[in-house]
Amino acid sequence: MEPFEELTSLDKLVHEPARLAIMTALAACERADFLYLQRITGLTKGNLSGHISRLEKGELLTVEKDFDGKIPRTTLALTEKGRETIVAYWEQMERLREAVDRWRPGEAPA
Amino acid sequence: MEPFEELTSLDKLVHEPARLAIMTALAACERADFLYLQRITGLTKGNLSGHISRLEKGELLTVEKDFDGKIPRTTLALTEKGRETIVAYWEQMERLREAVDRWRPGEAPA
DNA sequence: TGCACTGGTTTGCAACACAAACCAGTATAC
DNA sequence: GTATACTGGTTTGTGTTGCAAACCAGTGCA
Repeated sequence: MEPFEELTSLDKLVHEPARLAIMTALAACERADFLYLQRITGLTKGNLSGHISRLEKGELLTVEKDFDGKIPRTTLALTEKGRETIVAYWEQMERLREAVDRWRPGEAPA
Repeated sequence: MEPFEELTSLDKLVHEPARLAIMTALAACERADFLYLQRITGLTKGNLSGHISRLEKGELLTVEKDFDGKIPRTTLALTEKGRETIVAYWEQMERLREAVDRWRPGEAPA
């Protein structure tokens, strides 16, 4: 498959910028709470909440709600599948970048 | 700015997989006709046409319609701005990948 | 005079990203 | 004790988007 065709078929669940930021941050943090994640990604609460729901539905992360004394706290962490997915994503991007650099037209381009 | 915040603010016009493929292919080809581009990206005609329109509106590529004998042909090429944009995009991704690898939490993450 | 092919564009629709509005609970002020 | 404001999120509304199917104009050929 041409590298360009692989680009068009990137996993959109992970590729979307906000979710890419969330997944990547969680890969670096192991676990993080909702508000910390909001700070480092710069997303609004509503936006972050929505993306978390989508990632949870895709089984890429888990949501754990508990209390720190009396204040509620939501802690996020990648699932095993989530970790594999985000690692694979970055490896794929790196691989594609190199493949594209090496690529030469196979048939008359114009 | 945290690298994650930079991820959330990626330029969506370029980041979208189909357009990323188109731009990246054109960066490698200099110029290409519509159908060649369709083959190497695997996009449907309608889809490709739509994305080309958006990129043209964003002044990232030019559309040139001429005839090869009697058959019409549409030739695409990046503008100077387009070339700078796609090169910058891949550099930014590479830079972010490295930044994320080096990143350590600044405040209590959870 | 049909029929199929080339080279695309337009249309219609479901999915999505986003922020504003909302909500429940807690601490603080008066 | 009762407003007020903050914390920690979720739900709702809406404009935008990605996508493929349908469409269209011109050409070859039988």
